[in-house]
Amino acid sequence: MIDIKSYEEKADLLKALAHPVRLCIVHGLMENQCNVNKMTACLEMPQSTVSQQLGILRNKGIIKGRRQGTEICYEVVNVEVRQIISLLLDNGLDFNNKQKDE
Amino acid sequence: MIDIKSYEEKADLLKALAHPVRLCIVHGLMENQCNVNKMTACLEMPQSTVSQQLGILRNKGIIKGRRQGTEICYEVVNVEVRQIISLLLDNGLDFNNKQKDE
DNA sequence: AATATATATTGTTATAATGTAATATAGTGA
DNA sequence: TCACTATATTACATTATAACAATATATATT
Repeated sequence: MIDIKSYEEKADLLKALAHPVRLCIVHGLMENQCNVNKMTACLEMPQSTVSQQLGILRNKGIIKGRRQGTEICYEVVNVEVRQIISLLLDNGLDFNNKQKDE
Repeated sequence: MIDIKSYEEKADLLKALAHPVRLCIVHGLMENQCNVNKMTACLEMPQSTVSQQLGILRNKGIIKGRRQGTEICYEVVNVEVRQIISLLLDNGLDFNNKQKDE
């Protein structure tokens, strides 16, 4: 028989990525962006919407935020996700596929 | 400004994969399975449900079916998808990442 | 043509995801 | 403490997805 559990787990991860705004956020975070305000401005949508999408990514363990004074700085912490994103959006190259360690 | 179009396109592809049964079907098709009946038996769910999921994968250009008599033989035809699947489910190795050419 | 098998489509109902306004919380500085 | 900025959470209406039974279609066999 089939191990449906692991498929559920992976499908769940993909589901979190399977949204244009979330994909854009993750891609952006893999390059340079950092705080939510910039994303909001860049995406031209209400702050609550962006924050909600960040929440989804956070809950799935895809990104992690670190408070810096009043702002929160996000980064992508899931390796599989980094790989998928660079496979999908960076033309197959994967220069970003390592964790930041600061 | 951001090119939201390409994010929508990729998100759409991921959405099609972001479902345990569809993920399982695609993974299975990358290895050896072929016709819908076997999948149905293997997945232990109604034929119409499996067929519906196949329809979704077909519409997104992820799989393609070839009639062989009364059966239809499916294969994975999208390269990005093959890469994502093997990244996600085959422990990072990617021996299957080539098109069949028969 | 009649029947059987494999697959697809439709109709319906239940559940989940989306977007947004309104509101809440946490840190900063006067 | 009060106001200010950045971010999160809630509530809710709208739309999309899921699952499945019933039905339709396509090919094969007799």
